[in-house]
Formats: sequence, C-alpha cells, structure tokens
Amino acid sequence: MRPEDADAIRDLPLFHDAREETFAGLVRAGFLQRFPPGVVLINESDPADFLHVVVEGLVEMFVTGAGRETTISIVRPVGIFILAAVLNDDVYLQSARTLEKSQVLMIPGEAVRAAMAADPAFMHAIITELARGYRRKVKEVKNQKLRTGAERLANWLIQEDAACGGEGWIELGFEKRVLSSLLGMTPENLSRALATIRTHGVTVEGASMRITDRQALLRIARPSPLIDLPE
Amino acid sequence: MRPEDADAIRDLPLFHDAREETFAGLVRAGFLQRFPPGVVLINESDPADFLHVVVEGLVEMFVTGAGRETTISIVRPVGIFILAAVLNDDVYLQSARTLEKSQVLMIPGEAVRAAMAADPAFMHAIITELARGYRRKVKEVKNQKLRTGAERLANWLIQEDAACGGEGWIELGFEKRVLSSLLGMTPENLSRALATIRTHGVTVEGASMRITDRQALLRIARPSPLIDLPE
DNA sequence: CTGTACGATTGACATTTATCAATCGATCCC
DNA sequence: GGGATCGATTGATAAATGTCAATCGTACAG
Repeated sequence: MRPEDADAIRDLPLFHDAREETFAGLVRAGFLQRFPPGVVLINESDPADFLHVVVEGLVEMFVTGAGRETTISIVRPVGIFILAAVLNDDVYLQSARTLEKSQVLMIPGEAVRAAMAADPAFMHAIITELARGYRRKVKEVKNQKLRTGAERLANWLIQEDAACGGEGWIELGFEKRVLSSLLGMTPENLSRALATIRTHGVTVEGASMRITDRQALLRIARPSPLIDLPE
Repeated sequence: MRPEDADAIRDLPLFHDAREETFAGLVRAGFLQRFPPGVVLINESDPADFLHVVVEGLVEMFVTGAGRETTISIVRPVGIFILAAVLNDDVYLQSARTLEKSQVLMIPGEAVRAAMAADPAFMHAIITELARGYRRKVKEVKNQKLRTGAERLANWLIQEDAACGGEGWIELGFEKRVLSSLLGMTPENLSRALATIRTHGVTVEGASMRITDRQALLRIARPSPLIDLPE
C-alpha cells in the first residue's frame, strides 16, 4: 500500500481518532488485495470475516431476494463496508462486487473487535459510524417509500452534483443499469425518467449529465434535508 | 414506575450488561410520562434530547416527505427508540406518536452519553444494539425494494405469527391503515391484498387473522432468512 | 474495416399501485 | 333509538412501474 493510501484511510472518521498503534495494528493485520472488475468480493449469508476498505476503484453493494436483485449502495475510495456484520460477528446481509479494477484492504473481524476493546477512542468512533450508518439507512427507507422513481432520480442528481462540487456537471462513473437498480427501478424506467427530466433543467449525453436549470430541477425534486443531506 | 417495569427495562439487551449504578443513574435521570392515544411524542427535525423507552402502550414511528407520510415501525413494550439520534446529538429523523394510552420513560441524551463514557459494558451493548438496528434497516430496504405489496403482507403475517407463538392466530393491535402504511401501501391496497391472500391460506375477520394453510401462505410469501429473521 | 456483443433506448402492453368516490358497518354520543 | 362519525371496503379509473421485444449505437475483437 502506498503511504498516501494509508494516510487517506487514516483520515476516515472511523480511524481518525484511533491511537497510532491501533491503526498500525489494523493495517498490519489486513490484506491488501487487487481485483479485476466484476468480481464478487462477498456473498450475503456468508460469515462476516473481514471489514473491507475500498482503497481504489469502485464497489457495488447489492442484495437478492424474491427472485430479484437490487443495488443498495456504491462504495467509492476511501470507504468502508460491512462494519455492522463484523461487529456482531454475524453473516453478511449484502453482497459486494467490483465495478472497476479495485484495491481493497481486508481487515480480519477479530482484529477489529480486539482493537475496539483496547482503544476507547476507536470504540467511540465505531459508535458514531454505526449511528451514522443507521441514519443513512433510515433516509434510504424514506427515499424509497415516500418518493416516485422520477423524484428519486431528480434528488440523486442534485446530491451527486453537490458531492462533486456543485458545478452542475455530473459524470456517471458506472453503468446506467446500476444507477437504475440503486434508484429502485428498471433500466427502461430510468431511460424514461431521464427523458422526462430533460424538460426540467437537465441534459443527458451518454454518461454525462448537466444541470442547466437548477430551479426547474428543484421544483420537481423537492429535496428535504431529512432525506437528502449526507449523514 | 412499578418494580416489574424497571425489571423489564433492565432485561433489554441495551441495559442487561450495564453496571447496576449505570442503570440506576439512567432511570433516576429519566422522566416517566403518561400519554393519551394520538399524542405526538417527538417530531422529526427537532433536536434529539431524550432516549425513549416504551414501558406500556404502543408507539408508531413515522416520517414525512414529498407531501406524503409513512410508518417506519411500531414500538411495543419494552422497546426503545431514537438511540442513534441521541448518540450523535443530532436531530430526529423520525416522528413518534402514541397509538394507545402509553407510558414512556424519557432519559436525557446527556445522561446516556455520560453513562456510555463511564461504563464499558454499556458502551459495548450500545454498539451491539446499533449494529442490530442498522441490520434491521438493511432488511427493511430489502423488503421494500425486492417485494410487491402482497408479498410484504404475506411475510408480515408469517413474522407476526412467529412473534406471537406461531399458533396461526394474529390479533392486529392497531388500525389497518397503520399496517398499510407500515407495509408501504395505501389502505385500499391493503384491503385488496388481504382479499387476494384469502385464497392463500388466510382468513380475516376484522382485526383478527388466522393462518389456515401455512404451506399455501409460504408459497406466495417465499420468506428469506436474510430479510425476515428478526435481527 | 467489419462483424459482433452489449448496454441503452424506444414501443407496446401487462401488472401493480394510487386516487377518487361511494357505500358499508361499527361505535359513540345525545 | 337515531344521527353522526370514522375506519374499512368496494368499484371505477388513472398513474406508476415492470415486462417483452425490437432497434440503435458504440466499443471491441478479429
């Protein structure tokens, strides 16, 4: 692992306040692995052996059930996944696959639990992270139950733009089918929702989207801080 | 508060392993309040001042947005709500109202955070509880995104029956409109889903439901342990 | 350069879900 | 008892979403 990658991981809220030796121990216990695109990293129902840190690339969290499949979230560098399953030493509820060539640090669950017991600051960071993750999920449920597909799309555009600097310029980093699944709709439905939204201040060219009239987009998105503000 | 109520709270996973003085301090810091039915206890977007423990009665957690409203969960005795918001000293993301005459212990957030800092066992229980809550929410998202309304109803019946002893006898403890909102559908839609399900091993008489043919119900519910097993 | 593969888009149609309106049935209050 | 109220149900219709099929366009391999 390059030093700057270690620094980036160290800057994560989860590790930022941990003692130096705690962090060093976790990194030492971990395996840094490289994967090509399309590799399934973890499978729901398997025991949660590792906390995963996406150092480079892109990872999709997805779930299956009732004969269907849907995307729960996209994890970019530097981000973690599967913390809750590791802490409770339980099975995974979600699966993960790489969307690009990726580099992932895998830290054994046992090491995470030991570090937590030994370092109160790390324990505290875990609580904050878990509480934030819980609140993110509450917001996902709200987004899903209270909004139509077109509304979810409109709000996703606004959020994504804000996360990329608010320049009104969004470059989709993955396939549209993945976005449709993340938003809880079919690819066909997303195509139509994008067509609809073109008359509301958005232009689409392949994987590039541009917000040309923010007011018009806000009118149909009607964003709410209690759903859309990042947790 | 009656002694048996205190004992019931003490038995909650969150408090079970806490030191005696931690638990006593939390109860001493708390206010035991009685409320008539239909009272809004907390309002989303308000600062999270209290951890709430439902000692008696029934509380509905609900959210609003996009001009709509939906039920997130029903909290029965003895259950807690709003832990994550209190720990992160943030605003509520959900509102709560009583569905019946209820008795609620309200513990100041500051007391919870202080107790957590002073009692490692309590801190550990909080982590477990948060991780479980997170995983419950993941399951809710799966339930919502992967299933149709009728499927959610069928699985809710199976779960509810299991929670009440598995006798095939379910007594709805609240209005059907609340159930419809919990399942993410309109009251009209629930009526029709119940009508549909009558041909699949369920009889309905007012607020009483009976599973007469479990195999038939399981066939359309297709329950999955990674969605339906209680966390 | 060209054929192939694959994702995106579009059209037609089916299913699911929501909305609006009317009615039913039970409860409560006078 | 009788009227009023409120939730549940039913019918008719509309909107949202999913499914199936065909086509388009681009990227990639040969």
